[in-house]
Formats: sequence, C-alpha cells, structure tokens
Amino acid sequence: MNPFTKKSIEIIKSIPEGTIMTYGQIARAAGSPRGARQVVRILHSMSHVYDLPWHRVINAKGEIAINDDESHFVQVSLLKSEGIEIDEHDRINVSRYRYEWHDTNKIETDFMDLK
DNA sequence: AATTTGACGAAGC
DNA sequence: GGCTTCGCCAAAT
Repeated sequence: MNPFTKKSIEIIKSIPEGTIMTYGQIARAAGSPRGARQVVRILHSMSHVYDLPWHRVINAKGEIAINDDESHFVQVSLLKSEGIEIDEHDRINVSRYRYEWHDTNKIETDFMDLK
C-alpha cells in the first residue's frame, strides 16, 4: 500500500462523528493536492475492509456524491443520525460541519522551524 | 499498450 | 444555480 493510501485511510478513520470532510480536503491532507479521485477509489474499494466512516465524506459542494440510490439513502440516514443537518436538496453546510484535520507530525516540524 | 472510467474540483459562462 | 470544459490519475477494460 502506498503512503498516500495509507495516510488517507488514517485521516478518514479520524473523522469524528457529526463532522464531515471533502474528497479534495482528504487528498490535500494526505499529501496529494490533486488526488481527490484517488480518495474516491479508496472509499469505494476499502471502506468495508478498514471499517471506514465512508458516509462522512462528501464533495466540495456539500452534496452526497454517491450515485447508487440505495447507498445514497443510507448515507443521508447515517449523517442525520449523527446530528448533521441536510437541506431539502440533500445538501450539507460544509463550513459548518467540516472537520479540520491536521497532521501532528507536521505541526511539530513547523514548530521546530521557528527556532 | 491505448482508452475509458469515476462517490472529484475549479473555473467560466 | 445549472451546465461545460478542463485537469487530474490509478484502476479497469
């Protein structure tokens, strides 16, 4: 498994209940600014294997990105059950619920650079 | 080996 | 807000 995949999984697993992240946000946090589609691939193929909170990942517009009607419904239900408000167009206020992930190691590095 | 395919995203009308 | 167009990139075909 490559570093990007590994880190993406780590990040996704860390998303707290009641919050969300976007595909692009995860890709950037994992070190690949243009890797949003790879995040999609990871969620699609590894959610069940690594027990990922896949429903907490949405697109940058605040929409449920998944196409399949059944899974789409499941995702909306799970998010609502965590207290996330979803409007009549199945959209979410991203700025309100976004989880601001930060890399502990990177913060250490930045801190050391100050000296 | 070449082309298509996405649970994407930003930009431009 | 809806709709294109473009850039992206690994996996599937």
